[in-house]
This record gives sequence, structure tokens and C-alpha cells, in this order.
Amino acid sequence: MSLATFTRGKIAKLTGCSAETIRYYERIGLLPEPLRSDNGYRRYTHDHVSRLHFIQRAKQLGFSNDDIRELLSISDGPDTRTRAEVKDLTENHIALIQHRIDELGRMEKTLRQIAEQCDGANEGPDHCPILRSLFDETILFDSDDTVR
Amino acid sequence: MSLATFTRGKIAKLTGCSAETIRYYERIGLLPEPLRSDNGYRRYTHDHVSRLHFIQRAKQLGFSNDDIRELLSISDGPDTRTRAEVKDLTENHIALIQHRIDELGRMEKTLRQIAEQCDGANEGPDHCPILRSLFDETILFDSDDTVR
DNA sequence: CTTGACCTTGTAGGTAGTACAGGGTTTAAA
DNA sequence: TTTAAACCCTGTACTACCTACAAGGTCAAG
Repeated sequence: MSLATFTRGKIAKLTGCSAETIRYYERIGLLPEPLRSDNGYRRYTHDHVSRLHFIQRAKQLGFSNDDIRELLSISDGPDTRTRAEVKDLTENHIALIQHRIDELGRMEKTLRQIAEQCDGANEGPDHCPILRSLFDETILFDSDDTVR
Repeated sequence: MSLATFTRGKIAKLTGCSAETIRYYERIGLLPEPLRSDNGYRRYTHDHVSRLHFIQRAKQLGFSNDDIRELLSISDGPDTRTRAEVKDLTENHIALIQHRIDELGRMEKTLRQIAEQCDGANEGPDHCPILRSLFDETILFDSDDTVR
């Protein structure tokens, strides 16, 4: 067991998080407050390092800070009920991502449609077809749900 | 030509934007400042209505407020150079959306992989496999670019 | 002993709004 | 006519997720 500790700058370099971000995570309760040296400097442990890695990986998977806080608190809690809650969170998150993908796919399709209209006729004296279709009342959106 | 004007609440109902949002769009320069009545109330015209519609449609296509400001200023400017700039903006935007879709697709794939591991063995005495793979150093991410 | 690199705190900025407080005005009903 | 609801005005603070800076203290190297 190593008892090494790290300053904020050290743990930042070690994990790839910025030093400011680490302070931010502490403020919002993602990273537990470390002990302090006599000079007031934070002293991070290996536990902080693995938590930061956890946070980074969860972030890469698109989990929100609230999700991550939840996941960490489940992980810190008693072993019972753990699996079901984590599974739920994950499944909901997958559904959310799918929804976003669908939304973006619809956007892309419509954008390609209106961008295509611009391709051919670059010569006419009339207005830009893209702007026109944005101003036009009669648009061809597959809008069925709200877009952020 | 109708000279009708609308209060903020009226135009909000007419367009489906919230009254607060309309004030916000004015503040950030998306919607031009309307004239005022003697009592200080804003008096919106049909031109504001079509601009708001434009904003809403562009938003549905995922354009940022900066993009929209740009598109509107192009549309207000002289007719020359218009088409090329709009086309550029649109193509860049399509590329951005594609990038986001790819990113989300990678997330989804990885999430499904780790969620699957949880499916079968719900009985073991060990830790939750999802949490474990988030804590584990050896993850199987297809990470090649930054996430958000 | 001084310079520069680190650490501390608090605060402001960005995006795209939402929400509310505290005041004035208009409209509708009693 | 009076009064209450419903609107309007302004400024400000809040959400998520940080980033960046200012003003000061501390530490290690030359």
C-alpha cells in the first residue's frame, strides 16, 4: 500500500483533467474533499486518482455529472440493490443516446435535402434556396419531438 | 399590407416561443429591437414574426444561435456572395452533426457491450460489472477523439 | 534573495435559455 | 367605480459543465 499523495497540479497531470476542473468536481460533489497540508494545499490520494479515472470514463460514455454522482454513490453504498440500479441508469442512458442519434439523423436528412437544392442552380437571380426554405412556412420537417 | 403589431405575449403565442425567450433573443441580437408604445411596451411586427419562425426552423436543424445570427445577417445583406456563404455554413453544420452522430454511436456501442455483461450473471457475489468496467484501467473504448 | 512555478480563494464568462422579484399598466368583472 | 387578474417592464440569479482570470500565499531553483 502506497501512501503517496499528490498536489492538485500533480493529479491533474496524472489524469489529464485540468487543475481547475478538479476543483470544480470537488465543488459539485463529484470528488471528495481531500485532506490538506499545513500550508493549505490539497493532498490527493490514489483513491482520488481512481475516482477521477472513473469520472473520465463515464464522461466518455456521455453520462452527466448527476449520473456520475449517482453511480459513485451507488458504488460507495452497500453491495445490495447495486446491480439493478446501475443497470437501470445504464439502460436509460442508452435510450437517451439513441434518442439523440435519431434526432440528429433527422436533422442531417433535412439539411441534406435543402443543401441539395442549392447545389444545382447557383446562377439564378433569385434568393438562396437554403435561406428560402428556412423562411418558408411550408417546410418538410419530420418534426415529431422537441429539439433542444 | 397589414400594419398590425403585437405585444410580447401575443407574438409568443403566435410563434410558440416563450415571452422570456423572445426577450432573450433581443438581448443577444437575434431579434431586432421593436419600437415601443407610449407605455413602453414592445410592438412587434409581422417581420418579427417571420424572423422568429426562421429562428425556430434553424434551431430545429441544430444551428447554434451564432449560426443563426450569421444566417440572418447574410439574408439581410446584399444579394451577392450570399449563396456561397450559406452553403458553407450548412455544409460545416452537416459535418458537425455527422461527427456528433458518430460520437454517440461509439458511446452506444460501448454502453451496450458493458450492459450486456450485466445481463447474464446477476447472481455472483462480486461487484457490479458495469461499475467494474468504469473503474477498470483496461477499458475497451474506441476513443479516438474528444467527447464534448 | 529573487524569480518563476505552483498553490489558495473568489468571481466572471461562455451557451441557451428559464424563472423570479418588484414594480407599472391594462383589462375585465363585480 | 373600484379592484383583482393578467399582462408588461427591468434586472438578476439559476441550470450544466466547465474555463479563465485576479489577487494573494508558498515553495524550489539558481
